[in-house]
Amino acid sequence: MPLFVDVALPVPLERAFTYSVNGADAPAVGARVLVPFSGQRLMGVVIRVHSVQPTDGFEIKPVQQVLDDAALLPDELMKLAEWIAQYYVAPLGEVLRGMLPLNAEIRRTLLYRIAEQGRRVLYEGAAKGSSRRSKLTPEDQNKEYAVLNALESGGAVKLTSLRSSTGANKALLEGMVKKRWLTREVEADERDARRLEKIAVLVDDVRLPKLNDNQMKIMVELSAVGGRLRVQDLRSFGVPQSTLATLVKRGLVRVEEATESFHLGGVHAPGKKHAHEHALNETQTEALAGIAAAMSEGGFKPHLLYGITGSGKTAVYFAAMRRMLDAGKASLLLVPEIGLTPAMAGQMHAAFSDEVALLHSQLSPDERAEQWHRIRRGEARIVVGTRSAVFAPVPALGLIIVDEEHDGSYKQEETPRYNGRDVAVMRAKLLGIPVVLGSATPSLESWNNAQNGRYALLKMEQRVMDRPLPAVELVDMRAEFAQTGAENIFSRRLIEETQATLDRGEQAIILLNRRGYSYVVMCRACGDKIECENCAIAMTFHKPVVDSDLHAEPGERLECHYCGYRRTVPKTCPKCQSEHLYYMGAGSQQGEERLQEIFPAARIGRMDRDTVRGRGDMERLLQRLHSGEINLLVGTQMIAKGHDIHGVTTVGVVGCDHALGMPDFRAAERVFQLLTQVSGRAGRGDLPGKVLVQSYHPDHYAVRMAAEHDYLGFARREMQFRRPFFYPPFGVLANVLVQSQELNEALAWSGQLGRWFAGRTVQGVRVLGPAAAPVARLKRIYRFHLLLKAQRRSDLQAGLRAMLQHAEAQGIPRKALVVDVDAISLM
DNA sequence: CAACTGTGTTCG
DNA sequence: GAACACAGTTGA
Repeated sequence: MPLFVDVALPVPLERAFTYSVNGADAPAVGARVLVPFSGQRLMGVVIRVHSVQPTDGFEIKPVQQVLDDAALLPDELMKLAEWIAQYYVAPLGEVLRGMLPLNAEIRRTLLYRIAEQGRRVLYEGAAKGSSRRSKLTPEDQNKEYAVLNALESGGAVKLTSLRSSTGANKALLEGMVKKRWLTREVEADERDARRLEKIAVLVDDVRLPKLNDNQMKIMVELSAVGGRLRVQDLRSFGVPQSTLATLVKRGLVRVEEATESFHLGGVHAPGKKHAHEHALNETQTEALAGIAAAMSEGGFKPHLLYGITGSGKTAVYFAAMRRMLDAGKASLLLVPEIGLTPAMAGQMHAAFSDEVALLHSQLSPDERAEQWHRIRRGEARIVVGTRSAVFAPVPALGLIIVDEEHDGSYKQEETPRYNGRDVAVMRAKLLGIPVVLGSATPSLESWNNAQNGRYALLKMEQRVMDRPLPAVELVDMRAEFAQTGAENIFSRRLIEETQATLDRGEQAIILLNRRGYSYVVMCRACGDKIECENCAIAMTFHKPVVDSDLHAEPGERLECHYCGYRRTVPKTCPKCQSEHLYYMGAGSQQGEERLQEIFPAARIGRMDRDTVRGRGDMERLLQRLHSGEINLLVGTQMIAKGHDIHGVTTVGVVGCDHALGMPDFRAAERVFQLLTQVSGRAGRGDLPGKVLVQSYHPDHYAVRMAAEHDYLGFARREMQFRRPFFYPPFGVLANVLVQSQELNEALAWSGQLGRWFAGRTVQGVRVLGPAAAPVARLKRIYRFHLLLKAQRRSDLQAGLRAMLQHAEAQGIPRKALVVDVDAISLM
């Protein structure tokens, strides 16, 4: 019987494609396969195995290679993928690709072979000199001949070896393929992503012969650690590598290969107990009881855990996961992008040791694949990770927890544009297990679900050890300006309090939510701001950093924070040549400089994307804060996220209310969340905390209620604003971005879509726009958008599908449209 | 006239 | 999304 498989491929197409397989080794649904597709070789996932001969007369190609003998993705995750494709109006193949972090396991090799045409060029062209009208430089032409010479024998040669033997790069070779001088072949190989490490093992019961010093050293070290040591670690003893080989030859040591063991870094703050070591207080116990009841009852049950900052939510998560583990089940903990700090990892490891698997963005593809396989084999039953960890193939999953559920980093900003928090809830529903969403500042969507009973609400309104919430003082910057007549970044009150804090030997942190030195450079003569060449965005002025052991930034420059474009600082206005350029708006870099002037004795550290780049930067900075080496930390919002530093008693907030003016209905919610989160950094130790918020809008409800620690009041007020406009949670929303390199195309297409919506009633869908997107040009691409709102999700999805169909019929290219369901950022 | 560029179609 | 086929353009 002929057998066919339908394969979802990572291409922006709604359909799957049918391939034939040998009946004997047919792959399972959920297995990966390599298939030929339009002259390429692609990895796809089998979504159906059947014997229905496709009716249309197209050629059916065979599957090239089956990569998994069993389903790599269990039925549960296949269902989840289908749901995501449906809900977010995204192609299934792209969803599946995002679920499999296994690119490391497929090694693609490019091979080139000389073609008929190439031979002719080689023999005839060589006589004539170079090809006649080539636009290539003479060097590149020489390289082309070198390549032809290297391939003359007719065999296929790898890209890498051609590169080293002739100096040709990939672009040059691809150009030659286009000219039909060469043909290209792709070889895709499976390889084992598990990294192996060599371990030296002491052979037991051998009489020791005479050994020299080096040999002795190794033997002593080995027996001291119990007879097993990584070969890599032996290197650090300054013994030549050959010594080990000698010992192996003499039969005293043998070298084994093992999959690399799992290492976790961690900051262990001295004298500080880990969350799991504390006894739970009353409110924590109550919250845990609520979750435990759902766990023993079984079945899908979503919870919103509303716990104020410092109320000890992490300890509750740990306790719940511990109970799951005792019941033989696994747990999944999702944390925001920045939340998975080494400190958190250290705590996880201290509490659950080898049961922990970590999945986060800073893992290399190999490490990611390794963790993924550990999880799938059931070796790690406590899985902690950022957004995409929601797809971790955890067997016997019993509980999902989403920490800081309001956090925007759960939303993926590329296709498929899913929200990890919402996927977590859906996964729990498919599995029939409890899910806990935790936050001190729940998103209004989750809060609304708790209010109308769809989520069980658990409240923790008491800080651990009965510590008080910090007192928050609003500093009215309008009054400050009226009284001082100067545009100072820091108010007199903030300077006073910071000085007092430092004098007492305590620590302070100051939030300045913009990086760089000045975020606008304006011309006083013509009023223009210097914009990025590629984006409709003001460029930020960065100063060079002279004395920093942590990082090195390039010299004085203007930088676009959206596309990364850099340019030198002009002496005169690029538009009108005036020399009067005016630097406005202080960023974290300027904040640091000013603070050093004001507090010359302070030991200042800065935490922003410029100082925290790679792995370990954050850890080092936090370590210096923990140890007291730094007593004043200035930084962007990354200082607000979850760090638990006991010495910090004062928090200053500078200029974070300009966000209230953003053209985004979530602006107030964001400001409230940021103020609450950063305030929560103060007073987590034995000393009470104090927060100073500088604001130009001290009367705005988001600012005022954050100062009063009044989440409930804020939620009520914000709901009042959203209800009449049918903004979430009172409606569902999708942002449709229309983009093109040509302004008139973007304009015409968005207009076309707008008129299409206006010309008919799309069942239950309201449309705002089209309008220029808040960032009207990004990376040289013009952007317009339409906002779709609906009462019912099914109406919204139907409306979007109909719109896409119309766009296709109108010849609007698919890649010009970005559909963002439940958009978080409307920029 | 070959080589290059842009556009639309199709992929199994 | 990328390859491919095809039409139209370019430059000696």
